[in-house]
Amino acid sequence: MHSPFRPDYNPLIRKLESIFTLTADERQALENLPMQITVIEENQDIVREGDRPSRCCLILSGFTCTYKVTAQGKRQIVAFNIAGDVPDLQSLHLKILDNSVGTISRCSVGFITHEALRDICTRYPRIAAAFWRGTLVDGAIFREWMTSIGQREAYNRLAHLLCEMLVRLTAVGLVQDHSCDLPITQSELGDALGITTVHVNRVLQQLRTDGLIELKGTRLNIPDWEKLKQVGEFNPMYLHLEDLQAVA
Amino acid sequence: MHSPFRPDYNPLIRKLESIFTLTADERQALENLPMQITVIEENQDIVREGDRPSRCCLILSGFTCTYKVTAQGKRQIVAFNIAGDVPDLQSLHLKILDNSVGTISRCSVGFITHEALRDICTRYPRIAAAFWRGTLVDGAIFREWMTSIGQREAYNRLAHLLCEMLVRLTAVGLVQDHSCDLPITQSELGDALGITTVHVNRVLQQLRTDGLIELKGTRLNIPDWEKLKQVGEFNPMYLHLEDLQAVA
DNA sequence: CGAAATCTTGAGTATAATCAAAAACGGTGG
DNA sequence: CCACCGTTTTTGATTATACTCAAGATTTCG
Repeated sequence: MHSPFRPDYNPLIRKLESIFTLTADERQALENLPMQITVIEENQDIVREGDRPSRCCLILSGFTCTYKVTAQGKRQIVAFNIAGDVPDLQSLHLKILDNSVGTISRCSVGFITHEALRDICTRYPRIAAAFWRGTLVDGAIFREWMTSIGQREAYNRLAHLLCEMLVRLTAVGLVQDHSCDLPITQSELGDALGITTVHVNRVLQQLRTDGLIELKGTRLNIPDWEKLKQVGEFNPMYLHLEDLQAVA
Repeated sequence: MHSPFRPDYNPLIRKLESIFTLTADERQALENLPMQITVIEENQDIVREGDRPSRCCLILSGFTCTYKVTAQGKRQIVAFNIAGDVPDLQSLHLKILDNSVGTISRCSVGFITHEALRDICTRYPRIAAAFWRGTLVDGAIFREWMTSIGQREAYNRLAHLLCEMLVRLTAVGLVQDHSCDLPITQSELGDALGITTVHVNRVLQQLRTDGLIELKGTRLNIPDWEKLKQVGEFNPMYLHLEDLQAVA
């Protein structure tokens, strides 16, 4: 579908194209967006709470998480970030970061200066609107997670999270035959769901014995997507994907 | 401080003025922003999940909440909205609403068409940026709530929420002498905190006997602000208020 | 192969849920 | 002003989901 001559196709452009058709000018501006590309090993912080960044990070490959740590030292993962995400885009308008972003797996990350982002937003209002839209979708995902953590039991909560990851990974082309790479440890799942590692383990086993998932190492397979969606009470509407039927 | 000749001072203008100094033009445009003002009784939905609104609502007075309902019929309140908030501003960029907004108390609400909002955003980029910023702060509050629900125990969680409400109400001038009107029922607090009404009641009593709060009817008083902040592990940084020392 | 990280299992405990009902409150109307 | 109604708050007893602590098994990777 995308040009086979661009193996390192910029996932940001892909994401914007899923929202609206880019003009040649817009596309050119995005391709010329200066970006410092870096590989970061797993379990490294990219930015930390309290930072005053002068650039944003675009995830090109790998998994990162957005998290906060309470005064008591407990970690809440508030988002998993995948290719095409800009987890700290908010720093463009909010000086001080109120959360950290760290890698879960080895990642390729592109750093884009605020200056370059402001420039492209000024010159291309539709791109600015798409960025704004992206942060609003992030907010929608936060609301859904909050609902899951506050109101669903661990079993359904975990099913819901797996549904979401599968749909989002599908949208960026990282799912084949209901299977994907999911390099997230049970400890990280626990920090995202607000339950302990031990409990994640028990609930995962229940999902496995119920035939809803197969998870070995970092490989996730979904043998019964309909059932998983049902258990997770999953309605992908909140992801605000334009091309929903293609992924869910 | 504000002109005594404008008793119904628009809280949106007040909010934007707390972020940056409005030019005469910007101020004029905001004052001329066409707005249909309506009074809505308590416990009424303003917008519902699934709606495709063509306008946004600005809370002029009273309390509303943003909420979602799970397939099992459980409600998660993901935000309390007060004067100056535009709880459905996201509908400007996301066609379908993924949450409902309902009144908690009787409210005065101003409806502003998307058209009018788009127009003012196009003509005044700083106002557009301020709106974007506002939705980003909402996201920051979602993250903090998620952290609270996922990682803090009910006692600290409730203290944290009360701290946040007090600071936000202070920022819009609704707190005097550590006291404010808080017309939120224990049932609503429970739906926001992810605990049952019964448990809210027991935890509230603990906070009372510990001398951290006084809450009778809709009147909240904070006799020991420092202690409440400590128990709630409250750091107002995530609210991204420009004038923090004035309120916290 | 060996060390570190991750996953798994078990037993006992605690925070919070559930169920049920009584008390208090707020507003209304006679 | 008081009786009455629905709502909200409070209390008690029991139960359950999930936590803690601890240790063993498995996997990963150098």
